[in-house]
This record gives sequence, C-alpha cells and structure tokens, in this order.
Amino acid sequence: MAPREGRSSRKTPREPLSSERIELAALKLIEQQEGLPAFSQRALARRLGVEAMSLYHWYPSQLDLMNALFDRVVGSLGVPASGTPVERLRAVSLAFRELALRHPAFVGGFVLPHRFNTAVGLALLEAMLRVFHDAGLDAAAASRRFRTWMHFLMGALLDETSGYARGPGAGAPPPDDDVARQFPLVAALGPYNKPAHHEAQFKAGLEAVLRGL
Amino acid sequence: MAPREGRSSRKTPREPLSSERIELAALKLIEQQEGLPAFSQRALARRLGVEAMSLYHWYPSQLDLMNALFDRVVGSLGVPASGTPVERLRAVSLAFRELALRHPAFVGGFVLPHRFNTAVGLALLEAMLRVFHDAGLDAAAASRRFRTWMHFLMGALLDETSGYARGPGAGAPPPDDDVARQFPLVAALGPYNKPAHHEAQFKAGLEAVLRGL
DNA sequence: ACCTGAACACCGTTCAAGT
DNA sequence: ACCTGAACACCGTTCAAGT
Repeated sequence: MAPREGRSSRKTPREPLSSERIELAALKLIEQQEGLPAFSQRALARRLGVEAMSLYHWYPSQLDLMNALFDRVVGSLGVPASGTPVERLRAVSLAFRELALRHPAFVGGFVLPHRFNTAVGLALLEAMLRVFHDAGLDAAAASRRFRTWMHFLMGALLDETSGYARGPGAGAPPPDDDVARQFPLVAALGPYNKPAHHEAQFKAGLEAVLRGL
Repeated sequence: MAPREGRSSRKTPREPLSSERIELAALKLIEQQEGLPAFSQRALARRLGVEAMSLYHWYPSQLDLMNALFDRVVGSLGVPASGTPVERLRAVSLAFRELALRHPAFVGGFVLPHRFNTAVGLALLEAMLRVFHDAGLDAAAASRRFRTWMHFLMGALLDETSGYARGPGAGAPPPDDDVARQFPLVAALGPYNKPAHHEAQFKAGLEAVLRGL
C-alpha cells in the first residue's frame, strides 16, 4: 500500500527509531502477506530502514519485542465494570473477537498459545475473574466457569484466525468433488464456513456456553 | 534416554531410512526438550544419522513431512459408531485429549492451528458430523452445535498443551508475591491450575458445553 | 533407488566499533 | 545514547553428483 521506506528518502535524515515506531511497524508487518512465519528481526529492520542490530538497542531479544506486542494488543482489552455477569462476559468476548480479527496473525499465532502472565495479561484475567467473583461464586466454582468460558473463547478465536476459516492446511487437499463424494456431511457444511456466518456462529456458540455455565 | 545414533555404530551398516522410521523419530524429537521451535530438518537428520538432504528423498519439503505427521496422529482418532450422541461426543473428546497429552508439542503447535483438510482429517470431521446427523439435526443446526463443541475442545486442548498449563509465557513474569498483591483473584485460582485438576476441569467443561447445546 | 557435498539465501544474536 | 559491520552458528532447499 506504500512504496515508501526502502526507496525514497536518501538525503532526508531518517526518522529516529522508538519503541512506538518499532511496535507499530512490527504489528503491521506481521499482518501482511505471509504472516508470523515471515516475520523476522531482519525483515522488520529492513522495513524500518535500519540494520537488524539496531533493534537490539530497544529490545534485548526478539522474544522481548513479541512480549511488548502482546502487552500492546492485550492491553487494549477491557471488561465493563457494570451490568449483569452475562452482559459483561458477552461484552469482553465480542471485544476480544474484534481484536482478533484486527490482528489475526498475531493473535492466532502468538497471543492465544501464550500464557497471559505479563502484568498486562494478568490485569485482564483479574478483571475477567472479578465478574465471576461479583456473581457470588467461590474460587472453585469461579475457576470452573471461567476456564470453560475461556476455552470456548480461545477455540473460537483460534478457528477464526488460524483454523478452518483462514489458517494453513495441507498442501494438497482433496479436490472439492472428491470431498462431496467421500465426505458429504463435511461438504454440506461448506456454506456455513463462510465469513458471513462467523459472527452469528460466534454469538450463538457464546450464548450456548454461557447458558451451560 | 539412549546415547545411540550419533555415537556407536561406525562399522555396522546403518539401518535404512523409511517413512515409518522418519516419522516416529520426528514425533519423538518434537516432544523433546525445546519442542516444535527446535525441530528442524537438520536436527531430525542428525538424530537419524543421515544428512539433512536425505529426507528430501522421502518428503518433497518439511511441510509435507509435517502433514504426514498430522495424518499419523489424527488418523489414530475414531468416533464410536454406537451410543447416544452425547456419549459418542464425550468419547471422542476424551480420546482427543489423551492424544493431545501424548503429543502436546505437536498437537498444540501444529494440529490445532491447522485446517483438518487432508483426507484423514476430513474423515475424522465426517465421523464427528455423523453424530449430529444421527441425532436428527439438519445442516444448519448440526453446524452450529458441531462448531460450538469443537471450539470448546480446541480451546481446552490448546490450554493444556500450549497455554497456561505448560506453554510459553513472558520471559520475566511478575514474582508470585506481586501477583498475590495486585491480582488476588488470579492468585486464588493457582491451586486449580495444577495438572491434577485438569482432567476434572476438562470433563466438567465438556458436560457444561454439551448441556448448553 | 537412495544418499551426499557444496552452495544459496536466509535466520537470531554477539561483539567490538563507530558517531 | 543510538546505530552499524563483521562474524558465528544456525535454518530450508536446490542441484549436480555419487553408489
């Protein structure tokens, strides 16, 4: 969308690095084309117009940069402080989904498979648990319900970011007419796998799970 | 567990490669130590006592090898043909969990984030969908319930393989007493995060979700 | 048919050095 | 304080060659 960095400015003094600039460029790069697998310190540096080693002045390692991205993304989530428990859980669930759709490669590839044990991640978990606490549940009951809900949420978002919806699959899947012949029930689900149905599916699944709690 | 390959046999003619031997060694290597990130064609070849390029005689690329591992692992799952729908879903859910615990790095890192669109993967999906079909549901209703259940299952297994249970987290998480002070509800859940509780949590969550359907 | 050696274009990271 | 160049130990993969 912009043939800017590597080409133009030769004499204009280069905009200095900053964690803000690095992190925004990283998040943008991760969501482009080949996603997380194609993300590298060297590719990021190239995009920023610096040498790869410059990044080590700002983050001691690639993992530290990734953790900064995690905090930046997860830190944008909040849990409403008022409303019924179900309303509050519904709100943060939908907000998490919006976030995942905004950063599918990063959320699916890094956020979901990682423990939320940064200060920012723990603060989010604490706010979520407060909903269950406010509903009058003790630790054992809260743990059960919290985890069941989270498992549905993680699975649904994994599916929309890395799974059947857009994620990688086999290199040479069977052709469609073979699928129709050998796996008729799978084939019959085809229409419901379209992105147009995802939001409705997510909301219906969420209500079913909240009901089951 | 065995100082065998790289050391001893110099004069004994090396056991020839085979896809069986390669795949078993790969699955074993993936579950060792540093997991999927440390897995490489070169490391696998080293372990097998051959050069990395030899693997290309058996699989055209690393991705093809991974897909073969996917089929080998996922192909071991089956859905009971008889029983009530809930019994059949419960059985395959528990079997999937056992499989995930036997291959946590591979299931969490490769199977769950990938589309089940190999012939083997599609056959499993078809068998799962047959349960919903046998329950008399039309395609729309089956799709809703199937996906909600799968989302819970994927999320739960992701958590047990790559998430809070054993997966990677921030390099420098806040120390425990800081957590206890700032995030008391999170800290109160500590005891329930122990592996001893995982099976009970999984079963309880599964029943809640099946009830919600 | 099965395996190898050399080479190419990549990685993350360290270290000493430049401004 | 901020950035760089050269180097090290890795990657996956191609290609021509060995047996």
